[in-house]
Amino acid sequence: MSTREHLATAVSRAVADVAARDGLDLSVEPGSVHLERPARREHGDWSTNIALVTAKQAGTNPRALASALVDQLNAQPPAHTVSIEIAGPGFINFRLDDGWLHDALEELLTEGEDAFARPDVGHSERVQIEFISANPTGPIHVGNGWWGSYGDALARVMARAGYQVSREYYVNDTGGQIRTLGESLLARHHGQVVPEGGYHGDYVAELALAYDGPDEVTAAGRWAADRILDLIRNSLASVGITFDEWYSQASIEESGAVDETIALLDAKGLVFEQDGATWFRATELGDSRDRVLRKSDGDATYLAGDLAYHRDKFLVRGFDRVIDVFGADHHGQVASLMAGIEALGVDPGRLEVKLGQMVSLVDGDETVKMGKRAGNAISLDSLVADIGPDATRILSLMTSLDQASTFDLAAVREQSVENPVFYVQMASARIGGVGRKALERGVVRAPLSEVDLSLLTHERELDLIRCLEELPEVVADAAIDRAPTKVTAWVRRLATCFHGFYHDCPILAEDVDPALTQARLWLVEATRIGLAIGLGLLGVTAPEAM
RNA sequence: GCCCUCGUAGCUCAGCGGAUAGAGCAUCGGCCUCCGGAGCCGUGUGCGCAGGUUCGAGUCCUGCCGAGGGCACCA
Repeated sequence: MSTREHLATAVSRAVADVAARDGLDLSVEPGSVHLERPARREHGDWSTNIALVTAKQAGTNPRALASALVDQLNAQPPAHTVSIEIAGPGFINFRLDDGWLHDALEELLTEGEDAFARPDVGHSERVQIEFISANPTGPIHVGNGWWGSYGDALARVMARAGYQVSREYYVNDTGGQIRTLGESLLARHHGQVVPEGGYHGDYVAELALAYDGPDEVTAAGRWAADRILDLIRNSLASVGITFDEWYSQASIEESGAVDETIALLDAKGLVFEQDGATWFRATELGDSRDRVLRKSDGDATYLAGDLAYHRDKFLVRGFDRVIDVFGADHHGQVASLMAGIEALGVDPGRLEVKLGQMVSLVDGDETVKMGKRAGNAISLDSLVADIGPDATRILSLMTSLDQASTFDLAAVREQSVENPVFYVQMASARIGGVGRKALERGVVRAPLSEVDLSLLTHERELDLIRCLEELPEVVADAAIDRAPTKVTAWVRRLATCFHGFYHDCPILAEDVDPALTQARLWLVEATRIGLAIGLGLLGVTAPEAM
């Protein structure tokens, strides 16, 4: 059991005892009570706000309540307690001896890369994360890769935090864009000019050369879309983004699910005909206007397909929760989608829509906008060729999804210090270097049970352990908040702590006590494990040499 | 006009309702007989504005100002 859990148990017991003894109502709202590491070290190693949260309802003041709780805690102090103090408005601060850190390190090493930092906050909830879902009408651009990194890392984080995660790409392989793609392909194939509004890219010309199918627009469009989808798949795989499911919109339409979905809405009196089109009375459910489901030409709209698709996610495939990652330019869809699933009997709280803000890349003086319709949007492939897959991933996971941001490629490329991937990977390389040097000098790591970790008393060592000890909570928070950037921040903190340790604490030098060398080698191993887990969640490699 | 998202340091960005708001870059200045100096240490500035909720607000609510995006029988 971790120190955190020990403390939490002790606090709960003290609260129960005081509540019973004094007849106080000390019940709390879930999530309102925190047991956390104070921001300032002089406030101790751990702190809780429980007295602040419960004093009012108990009809007492926070400091008096804290005092009663501290007395109760002191009667049976948790392991490693040096002192328990009341501070500020009524925080209860725990000061512990360094042994709690040595315990934490041993626990990490015992659990290892696979078992450490697997907080079960998901309780096996089945979650589908849909992301990217770019139309297969052209190569994937940087914006898709950017938000794709978010979706992929979120999937990794949530999977580690105990969710059953399925990653899905919704393939829009039907409708007007595919017809347009087919027209463009056939035009090129016959050496004609690509029609107005068609796709002009070189990839269309290349595909046209290879095309040997029928002279029919939809068939040609589907054929081209399949080929382009392969390109997209490869581009995404190059930055470590993979999917469990590539779900075809055409398959939904052909299955009759769209008609069924419209019929379901109709049965609830939410459908009407006007101007030859079929409409969804979305305003009944909070949307700003009613929406067309079936156009007067008989085709289903994107919304109709999307509602059928989400009905499939929730009611056919039975996901407990669905997370859709869209670009901010699609936020206009959200209200209709929410209204639609609610009309279909799905609690809208089960659908989370994450909107990625626009991200701009600047290359020196040149601005490269990543918007979909910008003609100068650079492809994901060219960015990866430029700065590499690891830098692409970590840069895209440095900023939160809902923060519009700008990155300077020239800075990333020319001044490597601007690029955090070097800083973090150097820690990894140094760890590899320690291993190689140890081998060279014939130093072998002794079994953990024979090593005295309590020799680690240098402030740099303790800071490093403190950082490592946080990882399970970082993973939990990142999963709960749907914020993989928290893992990025942690990995950078860990690298900072490791570089500091490495700088001040020689591991293999001649004048280091062999027992201390052993303890430090295990601390290095713990750091390797932490980095491997953290970088793994981000989809960034942890090289042993650079 | 209506809707959504966002305004944090000179720049690029972090920040779970908690105690004195953090990093990197940039500025200036230290540290290489030492396991990778792509490193380490020091140096000072800030929550758009105004109210509200709260023991406590950068964080939640309202209004205003500013930026981006959206308001199709396109996807």
